[in-house]
Amino acid sequence: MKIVFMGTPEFALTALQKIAQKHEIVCVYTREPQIAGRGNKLTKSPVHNWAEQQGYLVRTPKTLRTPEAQAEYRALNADIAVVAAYGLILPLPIIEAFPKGCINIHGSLLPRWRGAAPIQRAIEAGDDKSGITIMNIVPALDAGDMLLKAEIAITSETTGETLHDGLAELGADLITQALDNIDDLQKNAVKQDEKLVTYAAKLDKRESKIDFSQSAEILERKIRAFNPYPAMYFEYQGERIKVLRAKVVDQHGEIGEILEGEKALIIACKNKALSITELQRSGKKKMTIKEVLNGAKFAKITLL
RNA sequence: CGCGGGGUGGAGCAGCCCGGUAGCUCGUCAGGCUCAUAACCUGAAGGUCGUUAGUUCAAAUCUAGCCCCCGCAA
Repeated sequence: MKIVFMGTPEFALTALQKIAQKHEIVCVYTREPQIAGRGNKLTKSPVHNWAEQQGYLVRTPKTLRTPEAQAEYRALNADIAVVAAYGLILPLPIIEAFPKGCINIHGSLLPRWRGAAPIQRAIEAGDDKSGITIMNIVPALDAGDMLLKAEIAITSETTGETLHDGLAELGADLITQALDNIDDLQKNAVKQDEKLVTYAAKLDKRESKIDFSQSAEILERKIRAFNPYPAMYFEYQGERIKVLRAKVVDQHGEIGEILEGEKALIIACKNKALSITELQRSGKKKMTIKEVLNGAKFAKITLL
């Protein structure tokens, strides 16, 4: 099939690479290069870099609302469009441009976790499973009919990173399956049960500061969900320390109090306490707590 | 030229400001103690101190350039 692919981050790239093995990619749409990173350099998206290297036609329009952009899009005469974490709103003329429609790879088991950050929110909420849903794009946010679904388990070891990577692989598999059977799947498309809808709010850096007045269990999940990005952190003597992994331990103290700072790093929360097992100090790489404590100890102060 | 931290035996750090014997916590190896151990004791191996040039009698330490890693902001 002739496919237009629309996506931007790593998650989308995994799918694109898999699709490209079996189908003709007539054009890749991705977000325009952004000022980003150290040195504020103009940076192309992962999808952009790879697509360009493969010699695909790449387009980075600022918007798809203009008649020109839509005409240019329609002129590609593709069979179908595949969208994965693209980052632009698709107006109706775009959605309806090609005969087999416009389908999306979404990182949750819809209707649960519509929206921007389904992967992290599932872990944060304590869900025991996540997954991929292939669905039709409609003008409303992640509300289209569902074509195909697959689950993946969330365990006590699952982090935002591992789930993201797992879902990227799963999504790539599922989208190729969907493309193979697109006509049948469209006939049997399933509506989402509106009663079960939840929304995955965008990640906000302000929520990544650890609030020790929350319960240790909730914080432990947030730590896992936000690892590696945006990463939960606390301030210790003016330094920002990211917490990448922790476990709940049955110890108690004043909220934010460092109960142990030499043989382990244990900080009291609302109910129990968190034993930090992996962290990253500013300017340093990720380290296990053992590595950190080989070179430094924590004073038994109380964190805010 | 966005702001900032860092590169020292396998790991994490100190030493650098006030140049002159390479230190600490761990790991590894050997031996000892112990019913036993991630515990304890003894000993050992292992480092051209990121790189290049300069200053100096002498540079991990001072000066200049380069390479690499990371945090913040976007």
